[in-house]
Amino acid sequence: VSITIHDVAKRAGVGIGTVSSVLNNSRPVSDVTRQKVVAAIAELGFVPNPTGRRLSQGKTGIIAVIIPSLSHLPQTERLQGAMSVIGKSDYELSLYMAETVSQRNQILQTILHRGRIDGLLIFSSALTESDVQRIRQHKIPTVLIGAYHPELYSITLDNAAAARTAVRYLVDLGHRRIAYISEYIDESLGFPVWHHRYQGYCQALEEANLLPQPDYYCQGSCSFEQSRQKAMGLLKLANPPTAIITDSDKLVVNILEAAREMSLTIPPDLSIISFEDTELAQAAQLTAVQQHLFNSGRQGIELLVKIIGNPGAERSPIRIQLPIELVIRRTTARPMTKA
Amino acid sequence: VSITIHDVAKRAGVGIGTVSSVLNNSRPVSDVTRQKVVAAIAELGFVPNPTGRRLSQGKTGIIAVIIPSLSHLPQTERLQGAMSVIGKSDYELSLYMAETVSQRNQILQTILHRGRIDGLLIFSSALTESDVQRIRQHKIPTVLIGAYHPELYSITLDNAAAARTAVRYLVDLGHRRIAYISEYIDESLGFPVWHHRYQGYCQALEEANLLPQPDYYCQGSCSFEQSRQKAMGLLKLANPPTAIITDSDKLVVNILEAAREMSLTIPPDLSIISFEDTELAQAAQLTAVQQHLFNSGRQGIELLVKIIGNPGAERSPIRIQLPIELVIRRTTARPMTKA
DNA sequence: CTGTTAGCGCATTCAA
DNA sequence: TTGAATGCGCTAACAG
Repeated sequence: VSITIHDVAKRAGVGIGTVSSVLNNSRPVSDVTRQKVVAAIAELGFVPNPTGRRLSQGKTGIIAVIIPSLSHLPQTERLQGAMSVIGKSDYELSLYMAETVSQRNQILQTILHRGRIDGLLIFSSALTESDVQRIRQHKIPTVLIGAYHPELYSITLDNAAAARTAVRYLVDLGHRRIAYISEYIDESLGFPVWHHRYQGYCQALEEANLLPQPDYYCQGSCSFEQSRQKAMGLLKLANPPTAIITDSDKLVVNILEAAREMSLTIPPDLSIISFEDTELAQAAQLTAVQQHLFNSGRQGIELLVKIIGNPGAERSPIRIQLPIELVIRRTTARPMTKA
Repeated sequence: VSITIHDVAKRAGVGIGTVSSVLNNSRPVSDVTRQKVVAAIAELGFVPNPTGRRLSQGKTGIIAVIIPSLSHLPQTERLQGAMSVIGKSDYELSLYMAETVSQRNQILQTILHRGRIDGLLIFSSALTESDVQRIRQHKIPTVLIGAYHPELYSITLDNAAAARTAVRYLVDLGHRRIAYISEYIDESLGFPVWHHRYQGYCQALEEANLLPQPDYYCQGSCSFEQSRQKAMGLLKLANPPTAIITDSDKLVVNILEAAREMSLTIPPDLSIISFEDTELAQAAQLTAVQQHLFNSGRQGIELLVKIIGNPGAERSPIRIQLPIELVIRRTTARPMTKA
């Protein structure tokens, strides 16, 4: 039913090899013949069949993306970035979700074993050594986003720098008592981003000659109740913080809640900065750290496609560190002067 | 590099046709030869190359999913359901996002024209007639989820029934003043689910001999401020509702907020039911309408695969209506007796 | 029951 | 610069 290069060749009065050459610029073609071929393609509305192409080239044209969660906004934003490039390329994007380490292992094993993919993009997941070995054995071009391994290409975010920037901004505003509520730390799957942020937080405090106070750091799940209580605990300290930095925008919403219950106005009674600049952060006008998530997804695919087209590239993986910036909105201000 | 049926055939001492037969059960094979083939496959760790298979069958092995948004939890839940089946099948899932009608048009056009897909799954999107015509022209097996068109297969949710159930439950509890805050209605892309819900709401009220009061119905965006104000307006009426039904869990959270500001306890001062039973609803213990979203995605793929395998099926599309049920949690109770 | 052969649509090599 | 022939891995039709 569908029309093939043979039809085009016949129509243009040339051989199929020539049509293919025109299609791929794989060898010189005289202008006259090229015109004829182009015309024939247009007249027939010919579209090359990717399956044939793939078979002949021994490729699948499929890029697999492994994502830890679909209900986490930052991840889906990143995914949208990836999709935006894939749509224009010759690749299809095949999606896999791995919520746990064992799921990830299984997916990785299946995917690699079946050999149906040309490339692999992994989001925010700290791979085990055996995972990495498997990937390298199969020689599948791979890019990590939001995670790092010396033997693989990666696109990372400088979380420590982000934390430093946030703290410095608060210090410059005059804050001295700065707390950090981090998300519950499940290192099993994730890359230790929280650890890096905590380091940056401590470092910036020290630079400002402030001591990181154990009381001012806590971690908890982002459930409504849990995080609200953490915040309440912080705000009820004898010497409560005047500013709080926090991992996720959900956390912020719950902190806002806790503050309201205590009749604090935000700001100036309390300043808040989130590490997630999502839709929610924009809607609630939160000062937040912009991580260029969409962009990281886009660049991930671009890099991957480049690697796929450049065999042997696996041997010298590159790490791209993406910039991070603070978006100042309405949840930060100078602290209240002591009453 | 990779191993093929020829290798298996040689190893088992049979012809490739026999290997293929064993692989696909496409024709009878004696037990002895089957054993030999199976053994050879295992020893060699052979996995059939899907590209070869597809080329030979003239299929692509790809199912495209068009989703209106990736930041909307109900949609991603549905997507997860779809992915759960796809992983076990021979198909790959290719994802496309269409946030507007024009985007959807473009995607549809591109996708159909390229002819790289075997099937199409469309989430919560009211297609235009020209969209439907295009789909039927290309004869691409298609399933709609959360939307309906007489000429296409569809899996729908009975939103009117859901609304009736919710209202009846409230009426049985003793509520007489029941309001409905709906999401901002953008009919351009979506299926008129809100309309159906509104109808169900009115119908159930009438069955209970209650008049739908215009004051008790409003719609607004789910932005924090907007929806909070809508709720406040409702609660400040001379004769405020004792129960509110609402479209999304985000809306509920904002209503809770408004209620708290007015020092209302939920319940019993106010009862609330949401039409979205998401993670958030579970965390906040909301009484909600369970829509089996995951399940709808799963069934969508299953149905689509069935249609693909059954040529000519497009001519008599079937509509599957999924059940909906009320999950009773902690935001509903008998209304306060008049003070 | 089973081996052999002929394509599927394309890229590519080999001749011309 | 170009046409024709070969093969990618597989399924299906054909011939035993």
